[in-house]
Amino acid sequence: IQSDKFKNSVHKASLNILYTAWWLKTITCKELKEFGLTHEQFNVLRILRGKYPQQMCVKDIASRMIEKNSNVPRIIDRLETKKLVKRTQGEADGRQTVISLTQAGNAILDSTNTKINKLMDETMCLNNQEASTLNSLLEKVRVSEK
Amino acid sequence: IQSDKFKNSVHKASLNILYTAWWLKTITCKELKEFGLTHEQFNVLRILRGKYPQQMCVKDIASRMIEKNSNVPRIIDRLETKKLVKRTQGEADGRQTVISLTQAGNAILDSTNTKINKLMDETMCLNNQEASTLNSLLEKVRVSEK
DNA sequence: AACAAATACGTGTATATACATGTAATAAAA
DNA sequence: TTTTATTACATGTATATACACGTATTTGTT
Repeated sequence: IQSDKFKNSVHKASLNILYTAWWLKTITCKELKEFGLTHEQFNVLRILRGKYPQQMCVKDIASRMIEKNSNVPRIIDRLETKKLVKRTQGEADGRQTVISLTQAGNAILDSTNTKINKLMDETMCLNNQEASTLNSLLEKVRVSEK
Repeated sequence: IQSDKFKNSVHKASLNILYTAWWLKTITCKELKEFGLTHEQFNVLRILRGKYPQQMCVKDIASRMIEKNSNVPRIIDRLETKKLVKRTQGEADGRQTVISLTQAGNAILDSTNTKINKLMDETMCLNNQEASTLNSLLEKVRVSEK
């Protein structure tokens, strides 16, 4: 990213956001690897945890994914194979598939979550003030969203 | 991203960066689609343009990609199929594959580049001051890089 | 009640990422 | 000079993204 001659700092910012996101994803994936999880699998587990012990259907999970085009059923396939989540046919609505964390899923989340949170705290050298500024600037970038 | 209760604004910032990057990528891809280009294909073309008419080898291109794990040979495969770039065996170093933009590649870059730059200017409502602040905050996020 | 539309998932395809490995060419060392 | 290590690229695999489409269930309308 140490390239130069950007037409202006706004164009540079867009590349900077993309590159920083890639970098954050990469260091996170490195930590997750020892648990055999991908970034998106971790993301789904974390979303499930947010509602635990309440269950969620696929649609609910999908709406909370960072990358909105994620193919949630397929990610759940891998998690189910590893027995970290369980699929159940919805009772109220037969079209829904209800996903619930297994004991193993909960256990792996305990270890990974603290590890990732610690990584973020140690890596991102921002105080709360700076982080807030960053957040509002990013929201300004997406001001035309939807 | 209108979720709440982040442990602190630093954790929120990391999700915010990931989400904003996804969003920028998505709106860009939408524009590129009418040209039959993916984000990464466009990225390679733009990197080639930066040196044009000088040629670049695969390694040089790879080192400038935003996502450093991009499989550049494979992306060049697609671009070559569309006759937007040409592969030549390196002369000085026989291991190198030298990539050069074709006329068609240059032409498609003319249209796409202006279109994407315009999109960025219209979409990202930041003045230069704000963009600079954003850039330095993002660089601070990556302060531990390498 | 019967039909039409919408919804929730699942599946399929092309491309990309992340990473391991293979191959040919070059450079370095014995 | 022969061997060894390194470099530059290509290829292979598992997973993910982006998107189209199929199927079953539910809801809304007539």
